[in-house]
Amino acid sequence: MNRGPAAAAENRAALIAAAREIFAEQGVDAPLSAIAKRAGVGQGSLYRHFPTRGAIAGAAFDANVADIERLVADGGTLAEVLGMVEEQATSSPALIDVTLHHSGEARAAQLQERMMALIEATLPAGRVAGTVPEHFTADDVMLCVRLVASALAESSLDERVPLVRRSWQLLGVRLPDKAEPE
Amino acid sequence: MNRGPAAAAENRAALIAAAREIFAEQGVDAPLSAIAKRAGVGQGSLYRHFPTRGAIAGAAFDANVADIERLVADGGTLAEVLGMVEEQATSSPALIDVTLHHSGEARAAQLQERMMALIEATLPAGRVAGTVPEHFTADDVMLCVRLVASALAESSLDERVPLVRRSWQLLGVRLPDKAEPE
Amino acid sequence: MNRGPAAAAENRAALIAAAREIFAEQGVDAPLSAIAKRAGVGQGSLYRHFPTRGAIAGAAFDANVADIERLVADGGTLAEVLGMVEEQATSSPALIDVTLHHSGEARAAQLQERMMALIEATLPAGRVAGTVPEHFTADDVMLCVRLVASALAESSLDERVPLVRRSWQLLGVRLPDKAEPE
Amino acid sequence: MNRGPAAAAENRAALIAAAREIFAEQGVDAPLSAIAKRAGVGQGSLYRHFPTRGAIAGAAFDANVADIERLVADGGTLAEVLGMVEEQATSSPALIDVTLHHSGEARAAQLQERMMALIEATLPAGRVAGTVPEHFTADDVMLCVRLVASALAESSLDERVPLVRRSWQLLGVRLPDKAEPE
DNA sequence: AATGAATGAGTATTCATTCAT
DNA sequence: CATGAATGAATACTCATTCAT
Repeated sequence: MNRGPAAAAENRAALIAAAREIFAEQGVDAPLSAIAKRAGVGQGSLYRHFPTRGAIAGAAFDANVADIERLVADGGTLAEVLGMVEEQATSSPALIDVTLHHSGEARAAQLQERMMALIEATLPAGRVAGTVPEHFTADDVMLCVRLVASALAESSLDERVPLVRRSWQLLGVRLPDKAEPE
Repeated sequence: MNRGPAAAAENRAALIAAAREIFAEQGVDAPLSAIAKRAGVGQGSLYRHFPTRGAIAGAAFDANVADIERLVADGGTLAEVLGMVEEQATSSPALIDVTLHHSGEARAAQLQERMMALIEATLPAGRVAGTVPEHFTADDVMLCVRLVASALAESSLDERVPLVRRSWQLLGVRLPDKAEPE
Repeated sequence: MNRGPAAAAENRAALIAAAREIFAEQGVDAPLSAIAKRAGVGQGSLYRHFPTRGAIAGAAFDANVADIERLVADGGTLAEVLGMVEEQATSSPALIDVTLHHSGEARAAQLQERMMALIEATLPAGRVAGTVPEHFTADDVMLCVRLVASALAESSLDERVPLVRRSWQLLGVRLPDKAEPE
Repeated sequence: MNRGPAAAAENRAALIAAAREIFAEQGVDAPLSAIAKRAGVGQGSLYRHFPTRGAIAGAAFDANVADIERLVADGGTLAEVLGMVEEQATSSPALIDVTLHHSGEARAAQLQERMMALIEATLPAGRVAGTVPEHFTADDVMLCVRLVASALAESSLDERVPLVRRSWQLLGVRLPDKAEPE
């Protein structure tokens, strides 16, 4: 990374990617310096781009949401959306924690809204497909997501699969098995 | 009561009480020194009684479970058990985190077993009363508890009441309203 | 250990034995509490008997010297005396450190005098036997002891044997091989 | 010179200088904070430069060896080398301890090798000059150094001069008197 | 006289944040 | 703008010493 505005954008991206990795690997309390080092960037640059822990966490989470947005833009179904959330929550449970605990209300609210939009976009077809019961509102689906994601965040590695499977059942959500549908 | 074995027991109790407060107020990462100070004992005594953060957290959580055990021993219903869990999770969400993340597997497993016993004891009557659906197993109830408790732990203060209310609904759990029965 | 003056003597002995073990195992900076625990005695008792670290260290070293005194009383030769010193220094190098650094001048001087007496007692025969050169004074022998003991104290485990062997050579001291003479 | 890479080198040097002083004054167990304070840098900087006690001790000892290397490079004799060792050991006996006990094997071995090289470089002329007996190997000289240095490290201030003088004699080493040769 | 819990000062260590270059 | 060293407050943890029982 050298100088100039082009480099600035590159650094930003590198930092976000690094943050996703580091938070996944080391958890909520990972030292910010680890992120800078992983990104191959000075401490100062991390601070310039993201003045608080919440800011970098939010940006990392942002990338998660963006992934789902891309999925939906490509025609993904509600089931696939929920599946991806599940995957994200499983592989990096800390991210939820960091984002919720450190990014300001505003930021959290904004991320939540984007998720809501995605749910709303896929919900009608999802109802028809039987992914969720007919009477579920978007808020309900969002709540399901939160319940499952939070539980995943606090579960040990080996109990995650059964936990998530049964949780969906109790909540009336029907996802196809993990085995990629042919 | 400053020295001697009599004081030891008192100090232990004071430390546990302090830990419950401090973890509730300051969260998972509260400085252990704060617990010692709140309990009115020296740092060394905290370490003598509870050599690790997990140990004191486990003991504090223990007290939570003990409260529920007392409730059940006094004839509490499943609905009341769930209500108390909800209350504990709301007032001290951090405790779940600390216990899960710091007390060893063994400890966590043992606490979980005690909860299971309480659920099993109250489940039959709970089914009859309509607190939970007929087909719910004790494992299912336990899972409901975990889902709600985890979500509470990661929610902001003002969204907790609606969150928990709707969660129970989605999970098919029916609790009486919080308003104390006249 | 119960009470009364008989117990007091027992405790004292147990503490000294424990100190020899602990200093040997854990080195100079071993926590005094470890000695009390090993001796099966309360912290307070350790303090009653030995008010300072130097006091307990001195007493432990005392036991070392006493062992040699017993050896000489039983007709031990200078070579045997030096061999026992070597053995003590090898198995518990820390003791020298602790004693020298913590016991007061007076104590150290007194221990040194007792060693001198032992050397003087065995020196004449030692000269004849060729253990040390004819012209060695007791002071010289004492110095040899100090040189070798100090070096042992600061050597790593596996270099001790060659170190001590060659040291004696350079110093003109001739000890029989370790293999017990039949 | 407060920040930047230029200051880094200065700070490093200041830390090493401070460490030499502090270890000399306060011994092996001197608080690392004292070194930082003496060097006029923050605690963090000490840790950045030297992550362990052994690292800073090794660096300090390193400086000792470097002094001798400079001496040899300037044509110093074996006698002068031994004299400088004696001086270093006398003025800062702790350094030997710290280095041996805390710097890893590798480090210690490397320092020892450098000393060996210096001895080997000056030994032939030293033999001719009568500083050491003809038959002494470099290993022998090294051993003499260790014996004397260790003993100095564990001697009280006022016995050092006679101790070291007589030690050299017993070991067959002949150094000129301390009085600077005109 | 013995016990062992309580104390709290002392030290190591980490890391968010700043800032000279 | 980027860098990465410097900072120092915050925290964990240990252990010598005291003292009520």
